[in-house]
This record gives sequence, C-alpha cells and structure tokens, in this order.
Amino acid sequence: MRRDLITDAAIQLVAEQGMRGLTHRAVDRRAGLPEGSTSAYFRTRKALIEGFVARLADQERLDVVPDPDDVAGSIARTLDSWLVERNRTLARYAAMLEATHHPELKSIMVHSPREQATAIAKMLGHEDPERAGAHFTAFLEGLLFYRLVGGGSTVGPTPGTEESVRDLRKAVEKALRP
Amino acid sequence: MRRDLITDAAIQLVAEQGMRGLTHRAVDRRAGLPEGSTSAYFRTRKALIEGFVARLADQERLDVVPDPDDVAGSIARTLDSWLVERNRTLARYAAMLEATHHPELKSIMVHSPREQATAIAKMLGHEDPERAGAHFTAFLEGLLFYRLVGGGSTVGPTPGTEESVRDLRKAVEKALRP
DNA sequence: CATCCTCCTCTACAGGTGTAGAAGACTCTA
DNA sequence: TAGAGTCTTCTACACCTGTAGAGGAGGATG
Repeated sequence: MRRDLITDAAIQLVAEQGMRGLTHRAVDRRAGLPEGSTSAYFRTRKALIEGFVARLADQERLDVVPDPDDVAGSIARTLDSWLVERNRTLARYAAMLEATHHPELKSIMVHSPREQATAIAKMLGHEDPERAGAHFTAFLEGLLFYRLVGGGSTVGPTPGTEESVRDLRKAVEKALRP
Repeated sequence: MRRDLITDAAIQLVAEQGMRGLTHRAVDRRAGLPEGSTSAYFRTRKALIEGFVARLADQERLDVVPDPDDVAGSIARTLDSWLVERNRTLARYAAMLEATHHPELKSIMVHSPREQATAIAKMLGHEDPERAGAHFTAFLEGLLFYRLVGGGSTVGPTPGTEESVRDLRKAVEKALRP
C-alpha cells in the first residue's frame, strides 16, 4: 500500500533528521516515489504529520502484552525491543513533543498504558494503585528515554544484548516493588 | 546583552513551535529586533542552535543543589520548578532530541548529574551505586517527561502547587529506597 | 468498444529560509 | 576633533517548501 510506504518513510525521516526534515519532497525521495506523491496523499503538512503518528500508534498497539508469570522480565524485553527499534522510538518522542503544540495529535496517540499500569500496581498490592501506576509508567518512560537519548545513551549496555535486558529487568523489578 | 536576548527568544520559540519554528527571522520578530539581527550574530543555523543550547546549559547549571538533610524534598522541589518553567524544559527536550543527530550538541549540554546521582546512591547505601545512580537519574528524567509531555501532562496535579511537590516527593522517596 | 472512475505524475507559484555582504550608526581613543 | 574599530541594520539572491490543479494511465463496467 502506497500510503504505508509514505508514512513509513516519514517515520524514518523524522527519526534521522527531526521534525524539520519532514517535508513532502523529502518523503518522496526517501520512499523512492516520484515527486508529488506524498503531496497527493497528504495534501497538507498537518495531514502528513497525523498520518505518520497514526501509523506509529498502529504499530505500537501490538507490542504491549506483559506475561503475568514474569512481569518484570516481559516488560524488560519489551523495553529492550523498543531500544533496538531506535528509529521508531525516536520518532515517537518527536511526535510527543509535537503534540505539545498540536493537541489533536494526543488523541491519535492513545497509547494509554495507564490502566494497564494501574492494574499491575493493584495486582502487586500497592496502596493507592492509581498513583503507583502513574509513577511506574513514568519510570518506564524514563528508563527508555535515558537509555535512548539521555545520559545513558553514551554509557549503558548495547540494546539487544542479554546484558541490556538484565539491566532493564533489575530496574523494572525495583520499580515494581510495593 | 543582545546575544542573550536572541538566545532567550530562540528558547521560547523552540518551546512553543518546536525546532521547526526556529528560523533567523522568526527569532528577530520574537525578540523585537530588526530583521537581520539574528543572522548577524549567528550566521548559520547550526550556530544559532548551538547558541541557544549553550544558553540553556548555562541557566541550568545553577539549579542542581540538593539539601543533604532532605534529599527527596529538595529534589522534588527542583523537579517541580522545572515543571513550572515549562518552556525551558520543553526546549531542553527538543535540544536533546536534536543532539541525537547533531552529536556536537552533547558536549555543550554537559548536564551530567550522573556523578551526583552515584554519590547519592552511595550515601544511601546501595550496593552497585553506579547502576543505582543511573536508574535513579532515569527515574527522575521519566517523572519530568511524564508529567510535562507524557500521559501525566493531562492528568497530574498542577505544577507549582503543594500537591504537585507532595506527589513528586513520594515518587522520589520511592526511587531513593535502597 | 466507449465511458467512467480512481490512482498517479507533473508542473506552477507564492511565499519562506539560509546565508552573505554593503553601508550606516555609534563608541572609544589619541 | 579626527579616525579606527566595532556594532547594527538593510538588502540581495539562490534555493526550498506547502499547496493546488491539470492532465494521463489503467482498469473495471455497461
């Protein structure tokens, strides 16, 4: 499908050059399509942004399925996989920042692991699971951000390795403790 | 000083419109300076970016001074103050993302609370303080990000209020626990 | 076969953007 | 007061960007 080809190219572009690199013609080139194609499918830039954000959200939905027998481990593995798919995660950060001044985007990126986090917190017997869940998601976001763009990106273990998963698991376990 | 006037305007622009809004002429307008001023002080766009990132780093350096008698409290207050200065923090995130494809920026944003975090971890008697410190910074980054641009931005308590500080403090305390 | 419809490609154009240099205004020293 | 040196403003220009519409290719339907 041509539409997906375009949004995928847009995601790569945003990851590699930031929002500024996202132009109709750059997407054409990146996707190997004749000039004008992107502009035909997404007439305005706003539409193009919403398009790639929606695609991002679609792809993400599948990922989040924690194993109840090994909560920490499965979460750690998911996080590590997001570190490996660096570009997709970077594009997601760019999109979140963009949503700061384009609130419409927020509704596209439902990406709401909050209920899930609250459920986990309840399961593990936190008092005030609402808040514990929020803190927990915050911690996961932070781990990811720290390792991908923050201080940990120059220091931490290489994503995709056993060591990386071990490190993440230790952190997640600590965060899960009631 | 005109230079600071310009970089400050750049920070506001980036916070409000993202990196894409950062153009020489837009900065001129924002700073109320005649057209061409920004271009005279920062001939290339790269220079302009480095300029505002350096200014950001300068301003930040002063902030990080935790009180040893109330570590959690003082950190919580610092975090809350960063939430209040929304624009500065947003601009910092934009800069960090930018540093992903412009590594030179990383050396400007030294912003290295890592040693500090390791020291705190050691003080609190963590085994492996190196790692605990990293996880701790990750958690703080995450708290900030979550509350400012992530899911918590639509839900959490209003920055600058007592409730906000209380919430942050609870989270920080949890993160500090050995 | 003619007709319609959808998908695709090309071209146009009015703005905006990065960058450079010329010329003027100002300030300090001798 | 004259001159040198710096700071500021203006203008130029090649290029890029968003957006629109005209027309063609191709396939399905009658």
